[in-house]
Amino acid sequence: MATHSPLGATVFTDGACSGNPGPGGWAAVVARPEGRVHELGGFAPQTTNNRMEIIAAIEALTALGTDAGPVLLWTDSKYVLGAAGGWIAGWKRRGWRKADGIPVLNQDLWERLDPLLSARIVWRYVPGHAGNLGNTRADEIAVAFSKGRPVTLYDGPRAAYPYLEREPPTSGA
Amino acid sequence: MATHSPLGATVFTDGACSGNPGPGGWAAVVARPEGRVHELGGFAPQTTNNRMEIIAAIEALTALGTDAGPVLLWTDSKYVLGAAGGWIAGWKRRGWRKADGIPVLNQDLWERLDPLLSARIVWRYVPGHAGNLGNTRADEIAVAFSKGRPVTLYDGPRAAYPYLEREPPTSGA
RNA sequence: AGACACCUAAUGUC
DNA sequence: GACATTAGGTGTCT
Repeated sequence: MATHSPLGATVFTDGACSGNPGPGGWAAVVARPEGRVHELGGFAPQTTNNRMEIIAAIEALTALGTDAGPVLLWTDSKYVLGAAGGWIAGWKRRGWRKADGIPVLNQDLWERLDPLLSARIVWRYVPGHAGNLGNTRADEIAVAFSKGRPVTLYDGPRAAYPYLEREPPTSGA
Repeated sequence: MATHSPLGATVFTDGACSGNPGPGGWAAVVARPEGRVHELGGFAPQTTNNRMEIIAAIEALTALGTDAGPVLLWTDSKYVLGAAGGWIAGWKRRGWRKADGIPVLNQDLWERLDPLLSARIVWRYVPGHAGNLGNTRADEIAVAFSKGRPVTLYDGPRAAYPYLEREPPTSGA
């Protein structure tokens, strides 16, 4: 299965956090079906790795817009994947409590992600640090933001973008 | 209150189970009043965490012998603690049924533990994974057995044994 | 409803 | 080698 769907958008997201908790960064590589790619990123002075992973997904989907076509979103966070894949629905049913009755963490972010969810988004796992180009590039941007290092965010034609040619090594659940 | 009684034996027991149910291990650190310490451990290919916790206590008390002096037995299992502390007596009275009438589980093990019980044994709770040395060492041995990893079981003088000097951080019910 | 224990998985770091 | 961020579950009793 290809890294991107020719009829929809392809997205790679990642989060980073020096120290965890500590200063964090998030990143998204967004390839639109019209043939343009742009990279997004951001910083938070005090956060957690998981919050950065969630924000990366929120920002990517927000940038694409709710009325966009199909989206193939790759992340290495089983936390985000599980939430999007059904946990959020269960948490809402239980009043934002986990299975053990303790309140879910990061509810504020899940309530921002929830209205962005839809069947047109296909959520896919990509293993971190396994050589996948899109994930590696997103990691690079997120880490740069988390450390206050400069990064140049690409915004241009897909034909000239070097991080979307290969497939992820695996695509487990 | 000290981790050991100078006039009796001190024991730390623990159980582990990869997967739960799955392959399990049990362990006991037995410090005899004569000044020797020996470590015990064992494996079961398919079991539960609670069965391993019970077996650890059975094996420790069996090794000490029924005619030994006072025993201070530390465990992190409220299940074992409750059973030894009176549940077994109630179950026997009710024909090995719980309060709701459903048969008690692990009856085979409780019937092995029952004849080892006596007033000379003081059962004490030690919280798991809270830094207590004896509990941590028992955990290490039990996990090693459960995963088939090699462990060297100590058998020697107490003066040279490094896992019995400090007190448990708490000793609630 | 409560309690203790045993895990499973991914990521982020040091 | 260690720890933190987060979720899912089973084993068992009161």
